[in-house]
Amino acid sequence: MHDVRLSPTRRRNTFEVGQMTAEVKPAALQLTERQEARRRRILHASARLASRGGFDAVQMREVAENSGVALGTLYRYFPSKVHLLVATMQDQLQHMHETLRKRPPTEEEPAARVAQTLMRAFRALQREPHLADAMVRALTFADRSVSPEVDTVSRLTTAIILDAMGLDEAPTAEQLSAVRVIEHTWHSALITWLSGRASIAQVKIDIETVCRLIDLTAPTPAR
Amino acid sequence: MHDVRLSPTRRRNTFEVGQMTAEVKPAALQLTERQEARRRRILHASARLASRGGFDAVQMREVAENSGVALGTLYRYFPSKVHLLVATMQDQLQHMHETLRKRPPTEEEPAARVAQTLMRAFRALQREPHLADAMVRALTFADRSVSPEVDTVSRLTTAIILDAMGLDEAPTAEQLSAVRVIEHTWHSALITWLSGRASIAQVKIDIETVCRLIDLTAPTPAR
DNA sequence: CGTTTATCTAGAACAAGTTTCACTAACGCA
DNA sequence: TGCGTTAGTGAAACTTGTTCTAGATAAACG
Repeated sequence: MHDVRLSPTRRRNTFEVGQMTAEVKPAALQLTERQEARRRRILHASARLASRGGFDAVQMREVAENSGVALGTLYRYFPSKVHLLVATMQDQLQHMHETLRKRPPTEEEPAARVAQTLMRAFRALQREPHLADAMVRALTFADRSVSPEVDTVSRLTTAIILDAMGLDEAPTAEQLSAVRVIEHTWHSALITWLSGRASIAQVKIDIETVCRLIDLTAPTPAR
Repeated sequence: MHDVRLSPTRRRNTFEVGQMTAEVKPAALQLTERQEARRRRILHASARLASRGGFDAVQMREVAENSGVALGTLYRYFPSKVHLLVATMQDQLQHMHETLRKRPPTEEEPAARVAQTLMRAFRALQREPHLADAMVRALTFADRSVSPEVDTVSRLTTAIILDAMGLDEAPTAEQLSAVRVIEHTWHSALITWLSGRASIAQVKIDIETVCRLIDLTAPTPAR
């Protein structure tokens, strides 16, 4: 009788990443092996369809079919298309973060390091523009019901940027604000690029421009 | 036989604002009076429904009904829900621009002036959070087919910010880039606020932070 | 005016996200 | 191992954006 879905409430995904201090795996509320595999198949199918034709190409029936799962099951794992795509983004970001860790930016100044890192990420997205489209559109279209998941993505992004800054000490409040603004610019610039309203060069300029905020908020002005 | 819609191609709205150097009215490709009235009724219904329940509450059938127009006609005027909402936003922005013009910011420094103006706009949006939700979500969800319309909104926003800066001369390329970044931050910060992931205070801080870029790019450093 | 053509209307039809239901399979546990 | 519970399946139903069609109106034009 209890139809306690995997997720507590309708439209509220369970696969919380929880705290998130840095790497942390999905950790999904103890799933059996088969369930973990299902979840993985679903995310894989989602990413594959997305890289074909972007947001519209990710059709729930097809995701279900391609991952060998019933439609109802898909919805039990991801209570909406947006949830699914945001989770897909979490997944991709995790990869990206690990990759970036292995080859940290070469620049000296924090601002330049962040800009370099974001441009690297941007080039990665350029290789899969459709996938980028699906993920970013889902992210910005997400409503309150997806807040926890979107927040996780945001924390991951913040972690990537803070990593790139290569700080010795904990960031100041001012720096955190600058990082938030950089994230805003990053998302919004991506959107203008994806919808063909800004060129790659323009995105580059905007990223470099916003990164100057980091110099502005350096904790040790007499560096 | 010719089914030349009001809009040239499917999903490409005709009601171009054209050049847009500042105020310019919709100018809509010569519409008869009745048509202009219809268009206005539609936009009105759209805004009304939006301010009730946001993006989801704007249902095309209801918009059609509430504005006394057939569904097919609605689609002839606005080839998609997103087109409709973006047009609604154009409309609202126009009002906003005029209002702001009448009471220009009181601050001295350009950065402070822009921040003040944006906070004013933000307070206006807070009075109609659902409407804000509908418009902003539509704006960021818009795909390439809506580019021209979204671009118009962007130009309007840019005009508002440049106005607020109160420059004596034409803006430099650097300043324009800063303005773009401010716009990015503005949109993205709004989204985080609308989806409950950031407080009003946080949005304020982010806006103030990003506005510091204006000082940074002042054309006359020895002011 | 009368005719030709472009708009509008009403309503059915279609597409894809989401929900529901009746049933079966897998799991957890005593 | 057997049983009660939770998860998964398949298929239909429902919702809302979008498209299509046939006929009624209004505009344009001679």
